[in-house]
Amino acid sequence: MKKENESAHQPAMTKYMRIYTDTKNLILSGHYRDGDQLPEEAAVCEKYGCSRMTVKKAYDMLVADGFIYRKQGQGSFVLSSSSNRDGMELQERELQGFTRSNESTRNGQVSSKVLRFQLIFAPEDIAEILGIEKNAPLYDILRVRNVDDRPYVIEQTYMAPQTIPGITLDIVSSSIYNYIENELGLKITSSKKTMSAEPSDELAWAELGLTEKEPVLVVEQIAYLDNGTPFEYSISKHRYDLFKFSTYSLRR
Amino acid sequence: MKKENESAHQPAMTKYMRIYTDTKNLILSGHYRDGDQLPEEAAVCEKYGCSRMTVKKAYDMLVADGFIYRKQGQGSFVLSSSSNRDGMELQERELQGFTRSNESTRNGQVSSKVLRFQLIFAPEDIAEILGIEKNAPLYDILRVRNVDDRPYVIEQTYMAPQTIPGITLDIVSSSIYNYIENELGLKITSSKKTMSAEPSDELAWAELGLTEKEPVLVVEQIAYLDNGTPFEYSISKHRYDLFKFSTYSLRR
DNA sequence: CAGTGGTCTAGACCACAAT
DNA sequence: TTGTGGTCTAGACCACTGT
Repeated sequence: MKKENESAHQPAMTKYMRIYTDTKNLILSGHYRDGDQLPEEAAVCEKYGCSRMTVKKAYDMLVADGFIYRKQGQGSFVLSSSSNRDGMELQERELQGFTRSNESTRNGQVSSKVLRFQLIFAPEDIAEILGIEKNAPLYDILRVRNVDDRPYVIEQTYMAPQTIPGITLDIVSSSIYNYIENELGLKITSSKKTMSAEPSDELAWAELGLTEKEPVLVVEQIAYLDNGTPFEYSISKHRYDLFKFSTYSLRR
Repeated sequence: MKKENESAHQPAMTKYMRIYTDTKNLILSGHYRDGDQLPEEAAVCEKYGCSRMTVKKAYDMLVADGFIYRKQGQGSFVLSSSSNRDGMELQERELQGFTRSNESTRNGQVSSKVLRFQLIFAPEDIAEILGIEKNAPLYDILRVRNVDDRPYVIEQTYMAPQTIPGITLDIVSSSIYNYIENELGLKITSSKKTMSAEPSDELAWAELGLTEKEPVLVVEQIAYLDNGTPFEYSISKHRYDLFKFSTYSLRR
């Protein structure tokens, strides 16, 4: 028996999370527009019945996410093109930070075609990345991912059975992440990604329908569980015309 | 007369910044290694003579930067491949978040070749991005950037004179960012970037020495001042073999 | 149980901007 | 001087982990 909060499936939101999501929604819905000043900290304290530190935490998260900026002595303001995010999302498929790498961003039905699923002896470089012994068993998975039956990425994935046990062809054909989170109950918390461009190779010509002159966008990823274990090393080659990657970054 | 801190040019570091940089340096120097547990909050409070909230802020910044992870009931630990960052930096040129987009990452001498520098009437789409009127004056700058006289990126930059006045050919030939920050005294604080791959075009063949089969990595950027003003819209086409972009992202 | 982080308070004092 | 955010305290209580 678990103790549940009133609201159906919400995981017992903290105060700062409530302030964060409320404010974010007000920005996204256009209630606050580009350049608008947000309520000052004191007013938000009042409204939510909390201390300044709590409001500050919520607002600081909005700063980190690129929704607002703050200036000492002046106030907190909506950052340009936060309300009309569409401007940056004209493209078909976009991946922001981590948020929904393994979901369909829009409507599309995602499916997979498994080109290879086998166990191999871990080569040294991958073993080091995943923190396992050289020559330890390693899943070697090669898939083509489709959205609405249109191929858009070739994904080479390596995972260690000692970290993620029990992977089957069924799982590989649908969603590994779903299996990890829902069946194994593990938490995926972060990832390091490196993006680059490359000429397409024969596999991309065959599977993605590209020509010699058309490139792929390569995303190399190391993904981590909440206990710090790197559980996945993957190299994805995306159709150049169907994929963009967006980030927001702050200077410190 | 300004009040200065003891240490030469340091801008009066806060306590959490001191803890953050100290700890980060201990990780980078290998004093703390992958998986090592960091001192618990109470111990750090003791050492620095500060409260828990201050330590927490410093540690939370390390989490956001991908150096450590923390687990309730267990402790704070160095995230894999934080100490040996070289693993991810084998490539020639890398751009992390914002940190040093306009510096030489390694040794290289950076120079510019200006292909075009003129004023134009702002087209509607760019005007909207930069928050200016349609047909307002706009700098139109096209440059090739070299590292050690080797071209690696073609950069198309748009800025509004009403935001960044007084740009000259001299400035464009060296560093616009340097002019903005040091001459105009403005602060550049954040940027939104979108990365994609594209086949190279004639300009890239001529200026970057690429062939038809070789792509470019395209980075579209909107950069902001500390008052929230978007001051730059740029499209950079990088040699695919000399440029990678790395990010770390957390799930929330 | 003890060890550890996570959230939160109710202030204090400082820094910066606008008036 | 007033309005605003930035830093910091010295606690409190809670949640989770492992013994």
